[in-house]
Amino acid sequence: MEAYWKEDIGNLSLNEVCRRSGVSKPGLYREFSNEDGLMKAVIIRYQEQILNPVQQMLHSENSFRETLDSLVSFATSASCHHESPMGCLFIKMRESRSHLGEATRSQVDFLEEQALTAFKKWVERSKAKGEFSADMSSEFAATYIDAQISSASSQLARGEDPKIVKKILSVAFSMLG
Amino acid sequence: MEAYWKEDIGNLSLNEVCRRSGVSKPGLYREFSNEDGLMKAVIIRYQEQILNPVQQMLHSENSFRETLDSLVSFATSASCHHESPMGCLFIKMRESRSHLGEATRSQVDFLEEQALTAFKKWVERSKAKGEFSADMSSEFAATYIDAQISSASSQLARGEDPKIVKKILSVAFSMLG
DNA sequence: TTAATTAAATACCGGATGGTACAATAATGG
DNA sequence: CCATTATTGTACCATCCGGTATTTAATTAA
Repeated sequence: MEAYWKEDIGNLSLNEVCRRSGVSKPGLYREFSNEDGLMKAVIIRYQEQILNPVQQMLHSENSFRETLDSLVSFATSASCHHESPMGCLFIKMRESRSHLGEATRSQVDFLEEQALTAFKKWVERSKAKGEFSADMSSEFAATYIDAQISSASSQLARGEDPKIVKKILSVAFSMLG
Repeated sequence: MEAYWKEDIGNLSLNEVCRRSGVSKPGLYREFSNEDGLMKAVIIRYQEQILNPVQQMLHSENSFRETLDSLVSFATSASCHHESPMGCLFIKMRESRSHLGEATRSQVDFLEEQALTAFKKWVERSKAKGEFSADMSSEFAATYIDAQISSASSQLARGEDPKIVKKILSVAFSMLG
């Protein structure tokens, strides 16, 4: 997971994964069947460890602005948990669909749907509380938020200064609440 | 150029380029020396055909908002010129730095610098004319605009509906002028 | 018409890839 | 203590990669 996270996905071979993890190739195949199986297992693990906690943030009792700030901070500080990898593995996978296998791709698609509906419901609840003032459909707001977070992740992965990325997100979200 | 434009760059082999263009591999090597030379030639051609006209837009006499609208329309309608490829080849290359050779990479870096300073000067002139009201440095504004345009290009390349991408850009730029 | 020169394509190179057969090792049961 | 079973890693496969040597075809010169 860490390897796929910090390396360009299309440039990380199975051989290299084995080399780094100290696992033999047949061992890897016994466990995951093939490259697609490995990647699917990786994205599922990433979901459990990283994505689900974020989703839970969206269900907190805090105000829309507070939650949004948490989201922005999380997205731009990203992986203080593990040491170095920057950006979001899920978004990296989404950006390099063509390098993914069948199973991994459909898992990524599933996660994308899930994220969009989570954003949408969050916006809907915030609207009901009167904390979301922008004049746009909840559906579009979800798409907009997703687009901005994705963009931020790409920039981080490309090596941009997190401070600047955070400032960009702040501006992009300034008209929402 | 078209092949690199519409395909994932890291997934398009030299052999495939030869296959599609009907050119033999030694012929290609005689003309471009190696893959890096081909890609550099491609990005230079793209700059001449596509990027330079955009840069010129930034020097028009129109108002900031008008120019911004042109920019957004161009970025989201993209390549009505040629039939299908979506998104910006330059941005695709920037996003897959690790797949580029030395010469291509430095050419892409050069283009990025050039784009940022062009945006910055445009914002400065607009500020002088009183058409740019947002409270931010011209440098940051340039970074912000670049980030949004890049994001839009990625979304288009990923197959998003251009209408929605355009709407996202409109919202993201709504607080600038 | 034939010889010399230039162009282009076939066929090949070493290396890396995703994926596997098989031999060697470790763990078990009697 | 040995025979059987399960596990592991070495060595290998076909395929494709970027890049090139060599042969074939086309052009020119005489």
